[in-house]
Amino acid sequence: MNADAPSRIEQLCFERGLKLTEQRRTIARVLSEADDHPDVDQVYRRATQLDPRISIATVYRTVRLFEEADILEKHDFGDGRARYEEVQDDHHDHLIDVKTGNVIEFFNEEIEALKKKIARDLGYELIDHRLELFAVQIKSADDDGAG
Amino acid sequence: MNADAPSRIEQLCFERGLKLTEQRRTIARVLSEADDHPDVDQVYRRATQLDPRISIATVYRTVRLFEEADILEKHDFGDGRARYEEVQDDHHDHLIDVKTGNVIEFFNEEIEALKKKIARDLGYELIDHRLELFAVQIKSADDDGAG
DNA sequence: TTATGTGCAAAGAGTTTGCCAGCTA
DNA sequence: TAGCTGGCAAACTCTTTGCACATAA
Repeated sequence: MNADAPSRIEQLCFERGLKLTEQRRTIARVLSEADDHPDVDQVYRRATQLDPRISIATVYRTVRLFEEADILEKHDFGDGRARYEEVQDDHHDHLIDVKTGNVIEFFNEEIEALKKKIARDLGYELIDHRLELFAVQIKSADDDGAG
Repeated sequence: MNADAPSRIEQLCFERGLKLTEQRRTIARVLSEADDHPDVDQVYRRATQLDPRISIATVYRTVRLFEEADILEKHDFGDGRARYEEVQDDHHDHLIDVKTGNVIEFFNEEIEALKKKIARDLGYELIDHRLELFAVQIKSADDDGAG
């Protein structure tokens, strides 16, 4: 991870005209570097490791700001707290490994088309949707419960 | 609604060997009669109308008990509180009308098959899943925003 | 310089729980 | 009767917010 180059989220803040404070820069960096779906507390802990002068309130305020600026996507995987990930060009759904908590992203064209069709058949226009699969790994020769 | 005949949930409690107190009986009845997806507060209000001697804590404890006994299904439609419905034989997903909050149940064989296939292709066995469509009604000649 | 952002701690919403009285089986 | 259950209020978790001070642009 390059500590000097502006993260992608920092660039997006620029484009959206958001004031870039030290705290926001740090939080942006943390989120840009995350390849998981951290909750607020995880973001807070990662951010304070880089700069202890960040409060949990700021993390809450910043993720909300980023979410409203279409920089972050908020998820709810059913564990009672919000999880965040950087908005990506490609839409995807999630499969949650119920044993490890790992989250696998996937995309399936057929299912996307079906969602729209189902809504239309019910007389609705699809605005948003959520598909989460909760599953366990099928036992095989090489098992790794990696994070 | 028949005030004397035991509700379906009461019967299930019997089968599962759950002690049937007055409170549980009332809550069971409320839930059996609900054709929506009430949250705890709604269950509480409906129950206390039938019997004021029921506390919110008991409602929380009872819905959890029922959920663990596979009598109730817990849902999260993204509004921050848990919603409950009686477990039914047929699985279904939900379409949430984002304007009215109405919840429409639907079932689609294709999508069910696809969910399983996607999980299997990723090396997982599907345990549970959640599909929610958030949508708005398509404008047509006869509009009714009924609840 | 000045609107905006931040830290802190308190407040809020939803949910859980400890303790003792009360009720079911 | 014995042990589980329920009421009450306090506690807990996650999230938001008021206020005074700090800071980016």
